Amino acid sequence: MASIKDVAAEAGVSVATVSRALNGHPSVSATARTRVLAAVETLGYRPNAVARSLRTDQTRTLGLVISDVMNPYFTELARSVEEEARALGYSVIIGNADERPDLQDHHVTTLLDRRIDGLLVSPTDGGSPRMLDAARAGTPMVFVDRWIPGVDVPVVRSDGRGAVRDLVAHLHGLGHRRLAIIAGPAATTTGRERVDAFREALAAYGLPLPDAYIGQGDFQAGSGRRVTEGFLDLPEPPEVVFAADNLMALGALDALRARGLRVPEDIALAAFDDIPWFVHTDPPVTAIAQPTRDLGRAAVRALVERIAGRTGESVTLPARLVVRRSCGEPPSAPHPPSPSPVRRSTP
Amino acid sequence: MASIKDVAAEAGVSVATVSRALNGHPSVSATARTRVLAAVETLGYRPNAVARSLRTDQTRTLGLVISDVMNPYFTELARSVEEEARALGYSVIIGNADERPDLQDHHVTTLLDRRIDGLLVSPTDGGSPRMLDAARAGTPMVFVDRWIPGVDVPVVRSDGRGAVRDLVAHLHGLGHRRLAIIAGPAATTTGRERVDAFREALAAYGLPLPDAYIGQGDFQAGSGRRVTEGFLDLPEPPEVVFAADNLMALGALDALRARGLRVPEDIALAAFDDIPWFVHTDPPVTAIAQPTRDLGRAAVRALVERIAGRTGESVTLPARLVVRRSCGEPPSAPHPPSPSPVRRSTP
DNA sequence: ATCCTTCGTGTAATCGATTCCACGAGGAGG
DNA sequence: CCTCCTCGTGGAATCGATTACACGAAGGAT
Repeated sequence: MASIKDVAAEAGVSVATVSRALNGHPSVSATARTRVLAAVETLGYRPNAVARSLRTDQTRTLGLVISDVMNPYFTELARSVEEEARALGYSVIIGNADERPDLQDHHVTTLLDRRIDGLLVSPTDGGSPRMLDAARAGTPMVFVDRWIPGVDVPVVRSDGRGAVRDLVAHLHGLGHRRLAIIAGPAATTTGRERVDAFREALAAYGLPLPDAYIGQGDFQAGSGRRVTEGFLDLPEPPEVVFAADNLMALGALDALRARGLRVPEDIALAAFDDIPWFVHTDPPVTAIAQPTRDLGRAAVRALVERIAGRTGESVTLPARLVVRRSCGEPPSAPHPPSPSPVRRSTP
Repeated sequence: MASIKDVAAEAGVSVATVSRALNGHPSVSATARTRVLAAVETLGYRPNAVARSLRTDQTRTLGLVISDVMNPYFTELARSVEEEARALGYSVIIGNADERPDLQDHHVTTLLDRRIDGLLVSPTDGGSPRMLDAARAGTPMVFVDRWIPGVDVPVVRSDGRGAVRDLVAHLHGLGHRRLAIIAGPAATTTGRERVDAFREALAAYGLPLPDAYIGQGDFQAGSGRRVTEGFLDLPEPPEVVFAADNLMALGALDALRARGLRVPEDIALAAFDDIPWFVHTDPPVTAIAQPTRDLGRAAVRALVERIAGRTGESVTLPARLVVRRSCGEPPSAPHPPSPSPVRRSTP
């Protein structure tokens, strides 16, 4: 593969001139520039990004460590991150942690070794030493979706509180009183927050959230199935199951079907994270939709700000409720979110 | 960030010794080795992969240019590719072409500039000059899923012919005679092959595949919707719609629902590419499942063979039919694929 | 005692770019 | 006519690793 030296020889100039011509440096004569361009053309020369990175100490690459690519929510997030990054002249390397801290750590290490310019993380756990060190050492970094409390890194995420309140209002209006949740891992912020938001929203109606109605899941379909079976085996099973992500909702649907239960007649189902498939499941699933594209975009922008040495602010975007049929009576019209209940602060 | 020089200074040895100690070179004394290791520890040193790549001329990175990440089939493929690559000590950089030739070309160029060791491509079109040049120039390369005829590159893919025959047998047994297909882009091999396989299978039953029953899609949900609407507007609409991928099947389902049609009572639906969600759609969708994980694995292995300078053989794995309810009468049992019709060569 | 290996180590070249510094030519100003 | 800038250019250092080559010490064989 042709190097800059070959181009210099072909054009009859020095490598310095070639470099300058190719990088739009002002002080290159028109003749030199055209000869360089011609040489580049005939040799099919492409600059070696590795060598350039070594010299300039920047790779124009962003790392994205994601909890689980197979989750459509994260797939879409990854896609929007790549899109925005490309628009800004960056490439992105995606690392899939599969909800495993060891894999997450592996990817963080690999990305850091490659000297990426910045790191976007949706942490699976409290954060490995390697990640925490990198954050402290000043590696430009932004958390997306999930974050680690107590670490000085901007967070780009969506706030589901309002939407969860709307959901509970919807559920309550439909007459449901015994509501259960399949929670995400307690090590993740989203795992905890969604349970808290649910509990608060229930409290506004004087409804309890007994421990038996909090199932411990891990954001994977299998756990949704297991937890749902546990709920059904209770002396008094819930009337509604709210899954804290779409994969666990899929698992719940599996379990319900296996028991021959009808949704929503026998039991209602709702999910956090909306995906195109929820329109076509039997029945269509009521879900809380995050502004995924906007999250990805905002995260990249914040990270690039950080890389440029500026602040890079945290961003919180609201999620919204999408009512379908899995909780009861079909929505009368393409209606706005049901009127919120009386809002009062946590008791 | 600490460099090898800092480590050498800290350990009181030369950089050569540090490098040797870290790379397991035999002729390093035990004392030198322990001092180096200690220095690495106290400095938190990590070798700079960029510098190493420049010197050794290998990045231990694979490029994967995929047609569309949002398609669950490709997401799974990407995942298995990354898994196998990691097991073999490689990282992978994924480029999402979104079925757009220009984006595909962008990613191929970027990856080549980064001097990846090998390239895995599922081409969106006939191949840009850049890609064809790279192939000719000897860049280790392997096609996955789709390929470009006439280019000397191994292909790892799955053969759907048998499964399509099984599908048509199933459909014929159910009494369906007017079968239509939503095809993929003619520029892709999978786009063409699936139509051919379908036509051949129909021919075995003496059934025609009129042009009106071949809708031109682009592997995206929107086109599935449009083509299906076209089918329904025909004077004699088909009894079965077979979508050549899962996204177009989703679009077809949209269109069917919008018209208030029941599946399979009013019209039957089948899809190429199986995904977990098909179990839970209304009704569950009969689909042709590819051995996606195995494809990803085989592709990486073939590519690594090529990188090592060995041949790297093409691999073709069979797909299989998964019968659900979208074509009529629920399967009686978890039964094996229905007995094949008389096999005869194309008329 | 001398010579030849073997072993451990260091010096320096190298990969392909970018960029500081120096230098010569040519034009403007005195 | 001389001096001083400006402009375009080239030489060479540099980024952080790997590795060919040289070299001195130690040990074995004769």
